[in-house]
Amino acid sequence: MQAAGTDRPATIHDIAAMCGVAASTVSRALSTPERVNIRTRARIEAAAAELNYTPNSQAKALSSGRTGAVGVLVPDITNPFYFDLIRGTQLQLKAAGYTQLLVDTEESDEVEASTLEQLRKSADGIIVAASRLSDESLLAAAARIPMVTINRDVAGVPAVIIDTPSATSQALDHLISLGHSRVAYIAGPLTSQSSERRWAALTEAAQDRGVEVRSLGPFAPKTQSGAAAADAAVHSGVTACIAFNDLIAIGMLQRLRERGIRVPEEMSIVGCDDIFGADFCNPPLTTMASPIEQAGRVAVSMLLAQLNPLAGGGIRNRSVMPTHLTVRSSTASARNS
Amino acid sequence: MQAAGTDRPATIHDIAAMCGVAASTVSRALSTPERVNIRTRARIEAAAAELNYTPNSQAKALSSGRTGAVGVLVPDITNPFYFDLIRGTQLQLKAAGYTQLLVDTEESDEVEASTLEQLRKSADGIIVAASRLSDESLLAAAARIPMVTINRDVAGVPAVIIDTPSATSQALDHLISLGHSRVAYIAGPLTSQSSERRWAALTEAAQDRGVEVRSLGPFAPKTQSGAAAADAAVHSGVTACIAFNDLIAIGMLQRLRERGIRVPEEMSIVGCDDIFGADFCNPPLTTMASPIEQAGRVAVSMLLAQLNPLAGGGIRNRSVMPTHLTVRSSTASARNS
DNA sequence: CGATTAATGACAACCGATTGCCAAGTAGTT
DNA sequence: AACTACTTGGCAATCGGTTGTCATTAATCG
Repeated sequence: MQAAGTDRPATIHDIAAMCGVAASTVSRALSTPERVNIRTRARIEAAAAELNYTPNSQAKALSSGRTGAVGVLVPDITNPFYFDLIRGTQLQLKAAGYTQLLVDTEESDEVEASTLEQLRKSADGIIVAASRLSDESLLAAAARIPMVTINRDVAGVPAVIIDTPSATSQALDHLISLGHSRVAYIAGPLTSQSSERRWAALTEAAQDRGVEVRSLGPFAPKTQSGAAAADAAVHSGVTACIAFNDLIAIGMLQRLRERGIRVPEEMSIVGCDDIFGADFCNPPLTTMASPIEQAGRVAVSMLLAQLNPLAGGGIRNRSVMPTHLTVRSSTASARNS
Repeated sequence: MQAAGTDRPATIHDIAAMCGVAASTVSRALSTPERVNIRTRARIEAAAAELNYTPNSQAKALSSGRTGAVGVLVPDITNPFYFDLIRGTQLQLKAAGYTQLLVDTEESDEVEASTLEQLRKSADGIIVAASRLSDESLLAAAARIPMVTINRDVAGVPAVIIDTPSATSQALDHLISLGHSRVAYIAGPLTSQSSERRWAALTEAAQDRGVEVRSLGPFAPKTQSGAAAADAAVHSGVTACIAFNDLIAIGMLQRLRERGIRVPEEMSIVGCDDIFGADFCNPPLTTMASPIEQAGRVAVSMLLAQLNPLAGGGIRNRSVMPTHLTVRSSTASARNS
């Protein structure tokens, strides 16, 4: 049964007319119930239910200054790494009554910057994954709107860091224990801080252990780049590779298979992120597994803590997510040569 | 160099004050340029540029009734099938100056219905992929807000249909040509119209060709369901399976490997959608490839045609995307038994 | 050169909510 | 009974735009 009347969504004015009170009373009854007589409130709530009232979020945003939306920026929606991240943010945001505005910044700093500017008015806060912006730009943006970054460490900007660097040295130890002594790091984009941090951790660990590592690349974080990466690795004479991420690693697997180079017998491959597909590619990929969905949730929690400072605990401005090595079948003993 | 002044975003009033004109003139200069003196317009545009003005989308939405946003509803964000779809809609929407509101309806008709109701005020139109709602609910919703469905055929609601049914009979022919005569269809969710339509196409084709097909399931469209599906298929004695989608098919591959049943020698598997991963799983999956990203773009075009009826061509209310079989290594001749 | 018409821009109402302010009403206190 | 203190709810301004109405000015034409 629908109430008779127009098809247009009900407003507080409709409710007010129905109950014979002022619109402001309706607004109060719904947002600050304790400031309105309990019987009046009951009448208003009944009328609201009957009219199937839902507040107009635009109007609410305009008058209150809060939009109830949070922007989530990722460099590439089709990268499976972000699947779980997005799901994590989506679930947590919905639970808190926020709407997620998802934007693909196409790995471009310009798109990212203009999106940031636009979102400044239409979102209450922003979560930026794997930002391609400079530290200065990011810091400036964070000063204008509450922000949490993921995998981007800039002083003064709250961040969730997935601790792949420490897993990187685990991966190196794993390879060393298998007898490898010449290892390549397949680098990601130059603008990626994650790639930089991993390489730094790797060179340091290599020095400690007395093995040789070299960096190849940079390569775009896509499976298609895997072919070039594989060729470069073979040419460089290493027996094992640690790839910037699973996409590249999977691409390498495909290329090596095409070239008849057996994995792991002739070349060991370690990926990063444990994305969808890492467990069923051929061979299944040894990789550094990250709690990605959880990272998304934590980022949302940190952002909401900024938005509603009253509610409970203090603001954490840095959260490090542990990462561990998951060994599958793409790594094995170095061949005797 | 930033203009001196407050940190608050500039409004048309700031521009008006700067140029010594009324706010409405500024509004007209920016939205109906031909109704304003060209010199005044130039001054206003210069001022807007200098103040780094961006219109407040909330205010715009409130007064004009248009939000500039389009809702995109998918049942499961982490299903790779939707990533290409989402990318297609995102690109096309951005090109047209719209914002995408992405919502994961969690395969739930209730979440879908309430999202639809909420979006009615905060979006100009909606794209619903693989709806779980009843025909009636969908039709009622479409009467309230411009809508395009994807893979859901309801009279009166514009739709983009990915023509997997016809590919299904191609797949059956492929299997028949390999000598298979006992084939199972691994069904998707009961509420999925796609699954229903594929099964209908399959039974019809089977009858024409005089082979036996049976339906197993329903199974949830996730890799985890593949184990149960694989066991059911083995138990039923078929030599080939056509799966509802690639996720299930990949899950089956994994399970069959665990059980030591060789694919394709002992069991042939055909997937559907050609998602990320179908080409590098083990063995690479024979599957029905769909132009998913294109489907997303087409859906957006159809929706925009509804929103702006003036611009050019008439409104198509149904668009069928062709699909074809991509043969890889998960299908082969039936073993002699 | 005067009149008709079109171009231009200012004013103000409006979209649907929030919120500060104040008046009316109620209860409790002495 | 008078007074204070608190509760309740209405009025009106406000957010930042859009848009209808109308007066003014400029251009075109006879």
